[in-house]
Amino acid sequence: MEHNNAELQQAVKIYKALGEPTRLKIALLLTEERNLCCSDIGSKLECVAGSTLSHHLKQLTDCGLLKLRKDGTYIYYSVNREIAQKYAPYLLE
Amino acid sequence: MEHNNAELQQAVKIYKALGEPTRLKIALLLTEERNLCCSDIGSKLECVAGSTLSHHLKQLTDCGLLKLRKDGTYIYYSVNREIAQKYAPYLLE
DNA sequence: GTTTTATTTCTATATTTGTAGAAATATAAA
DNA sequence: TTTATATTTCTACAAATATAGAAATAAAAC
Repeated sequence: MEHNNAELQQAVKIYKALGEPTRLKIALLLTEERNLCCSDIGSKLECVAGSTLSHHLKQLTDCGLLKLRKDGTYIYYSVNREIAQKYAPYLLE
Repeated sequence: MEHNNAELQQAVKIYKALGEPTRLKIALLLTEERNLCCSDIGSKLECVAGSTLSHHLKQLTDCGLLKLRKDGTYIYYSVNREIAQKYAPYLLE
């Protein structure tokens, strides 16, 4: 148990982010396919408003699970595989 | 992506269970030390009512993350290490 | 410059959730 | 049988959260 408080808080954030069906699907989608932008994801997961998607992506990014790359108006998301490996290798299966 | 719907639902349950500070602490505690009962856990994590603890333990058990063994009035909990390994090896670090 | 496209922020709302006290259940001890 | 201990269920409530529409921001295309 070398789990200090900061690490523990990050772990909570990560698991909270993954503990919601839409966000878990987003994470799985981005594990299979890198560099999808918000609207790409929106068209793959039907019935999710853009504002909702933005909210979810923020949460997944803030906890460190997703990396992003900006290109003009677009923001391309990918899974941070090191983080996924450590906290949720299930994503990578 | 061989993640069928049932497995995905279990994953959501597991991550939801771990995405809360008290429950994550319980899970970490039970990874270090096996066979603790509800009241043992209660005395290690101060300021948690028995009813609250029961609620958390149910959630951690229902998703498959904890195993239990009944002995009289006591119920001893341990982490299911296979499940932890697959979904959240961070617990085992 | 105007329009289109991509994303975020604001606002509001319905639902879920963490919490604990009280009562209930169950087993053990006296 | 009475008493004590361990845990759960019931009930209630405040706080957190998922959701989406509307407005705002930003960059690209025309």
